Amino acid sequence: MAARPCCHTDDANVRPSEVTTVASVSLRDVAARANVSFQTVSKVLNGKGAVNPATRQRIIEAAEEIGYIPNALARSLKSRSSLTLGVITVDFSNSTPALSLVGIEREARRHGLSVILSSLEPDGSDCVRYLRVLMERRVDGIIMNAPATEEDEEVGRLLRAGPPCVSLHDIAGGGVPSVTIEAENSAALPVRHLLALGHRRIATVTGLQRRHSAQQRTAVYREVLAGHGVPDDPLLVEDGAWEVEGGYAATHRLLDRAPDLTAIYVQNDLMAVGVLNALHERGRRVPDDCSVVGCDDHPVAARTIPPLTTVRMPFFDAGAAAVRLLLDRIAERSAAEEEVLPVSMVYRASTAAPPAG
Amino acid sequence: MAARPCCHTDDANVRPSEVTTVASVSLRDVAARANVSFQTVSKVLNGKGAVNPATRQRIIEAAEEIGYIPNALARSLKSRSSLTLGVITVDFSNSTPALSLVGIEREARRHGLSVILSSLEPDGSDCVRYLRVLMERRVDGIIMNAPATEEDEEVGRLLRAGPPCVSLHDIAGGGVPSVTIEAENSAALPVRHLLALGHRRIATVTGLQRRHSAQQRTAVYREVLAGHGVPDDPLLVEDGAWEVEGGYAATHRLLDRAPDLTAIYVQNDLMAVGVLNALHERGRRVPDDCSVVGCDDHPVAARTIPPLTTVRMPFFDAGAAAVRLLLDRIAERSAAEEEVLPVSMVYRASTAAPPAG
DNA sequence: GATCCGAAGGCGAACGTTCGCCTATGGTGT
DNA sequence: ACACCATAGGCGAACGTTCGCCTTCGGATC
Repeated sequence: MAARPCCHTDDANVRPSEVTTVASVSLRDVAARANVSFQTVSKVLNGKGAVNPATRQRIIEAAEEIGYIPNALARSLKSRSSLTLGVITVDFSNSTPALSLVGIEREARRHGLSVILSSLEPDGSDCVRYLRVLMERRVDGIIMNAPATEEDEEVGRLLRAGPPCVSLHDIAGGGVPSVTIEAENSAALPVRHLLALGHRRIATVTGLQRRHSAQQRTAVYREVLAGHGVPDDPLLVEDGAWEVEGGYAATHRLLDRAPDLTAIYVQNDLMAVGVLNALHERGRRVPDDCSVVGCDDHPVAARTIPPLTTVRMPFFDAGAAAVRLLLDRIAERSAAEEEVLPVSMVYRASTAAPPAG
Repeated sequence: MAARPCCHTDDANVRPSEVTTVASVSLRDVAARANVSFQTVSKVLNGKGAVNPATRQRIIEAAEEIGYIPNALARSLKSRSSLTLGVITVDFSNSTPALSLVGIEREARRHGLSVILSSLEPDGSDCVRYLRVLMERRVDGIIMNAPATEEDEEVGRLLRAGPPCVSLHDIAGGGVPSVTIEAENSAALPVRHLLALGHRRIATVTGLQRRHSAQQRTAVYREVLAGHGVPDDPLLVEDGAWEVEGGYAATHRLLDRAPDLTAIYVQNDLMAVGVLNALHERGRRVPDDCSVVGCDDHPVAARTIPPLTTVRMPFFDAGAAAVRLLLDRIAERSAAEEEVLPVSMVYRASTAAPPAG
């Protein structure tokens, strides 16, 4: 072992003049240059152990000169911690999940962690595969934001058995800590607002109805109406699938079936853009003839025509909070099981009392 | 070395009953269980070398039973390839960079690569630090989508010296292959469209003027107008900083200064939402009194009031193409230096001939 | 002048792989 | 009966770290 043929310095000599190429320079190369053992270089570069200031200086210079860059792979292998978080997220080309993702990334970064990103197909079918990849990469924790997998038992099992995880949505079988945004109020506040304005024929354009979050909002919508003595009317509920075009089409269907509606609670702002457009096409003025409330407070909502009354959802904060909770869980075995972030109404110009007639 | 105290099997015995815990099970553990050397397990699990079918079966079962998950860290360390791409991107809470990011992630995934995500502060000041992290993690390549760093010489230097890189924007000092979206046409097409409709007083709401892409679009806007004999008028150019509110404010300023304008070329759709709102507030009907053209073809553009004529930009494709180019570059030293993706007009209801008066 | 001590730094082992090479073994061809 | 060969599987080394322990040495203490 003593007389290692030292291919390292050989390699170094072979390298073309001054290309500063991709250079796989290791501790050993630095050590050779500074005439110390590579372990001493490690000590210096990590600030551990006592080293003579002169030697230290020499080592630091040597490292600099040959462009040493520590190998995080090797470090992680030894230290059994990759300083990496895995994130599995729904397609984030829409701003809602993108905001959470930005929140996650920022907070992770702030704690010195890198993020490995996996975005799923719409049906979430590839989740198990990506989870596996994350586990192979020995991520220190996982953040889930993939409502499409909320029914998948296999995913639930893996998450309970695998590395620490925090989820932004429901996990089949439970047992995974979560950070969520007040579900109840995200439907109750807007519906109550409409009721308070005097509306009784209130429709809703829902998100994908097979998602818990959409079902829940619709259920709350019904409860609140019932609580105010407004009878349930299935004609007033249409699926907009979270998309602009879905909101547009749903509104046309609603107006065909229930022309007497005076308000629409739209389960996200993106759909609300389609809703406003459809109402405009049908000659219904907003808010004079029909009020509209959205949900999310998408940047666009402030400047739709008219500007949209909506529910502010702290997506960014949810992402950041999830990372904090995850880190707590990694550190101590105790730590909160659940965190719920509050929502708030943003009143703009798309709501008013129903028409007098 | 022969009589390794085999802490592995010890560990295994010590483990609580059947928790299937985070389990750092290694090749050695599988080997012990199947009564072979760990290298043979490696052979089987990688499908290399000749192994007796019976043994093979035994090994596979053993691996299954104790829940073996290969350690990608160790594998990468040995194989000198991490199967990872680093992505440095501008804040992607807006859908434009998010789309590219999705494209990158999808394509990387398709080739079996993971993506490490780094999103920058708006000023891009942390780019060098993140680049360093990516290099420490020994990513196989880097994709840049961070226009904020386009002037940063240090970033340029690192990218030329570091692992293979493909950029979606300009890099200071050049020398980095890029995938871009036709810059010229993204301004020329909409302006020519407006000219063809008969407009002469055409304003533009620009993106952040310190960005090349915005400067370039504004330059093209000027050239095309000049080419049609329309004199340059600085009163008709306002900065909207890529944001909804910026577009809104810029439009008010434009209308104050140049009330005779009859069309606005808005350098992205998000700002166009603000522009439409401001025009509406000022009582200018679109397109009767004023035409508006956007850029990007954001999903919302199809249902603004009125639906927005815009330029379709293939952001998703650009991300995917960048990954493909990067992989080509990693594989062979040759490969394209530059790829430019075409744009196309999407005609909707926000443009018409200028008012007769 | 023997003892002790702290500072400096070397050494071996380990993290979990992959890979090339070596060695048994049993079967085939002459 | 001999060489030959393919098959099966073991072994050592290496990837680049970190960590604990050991040795060496010079100086202060009694």
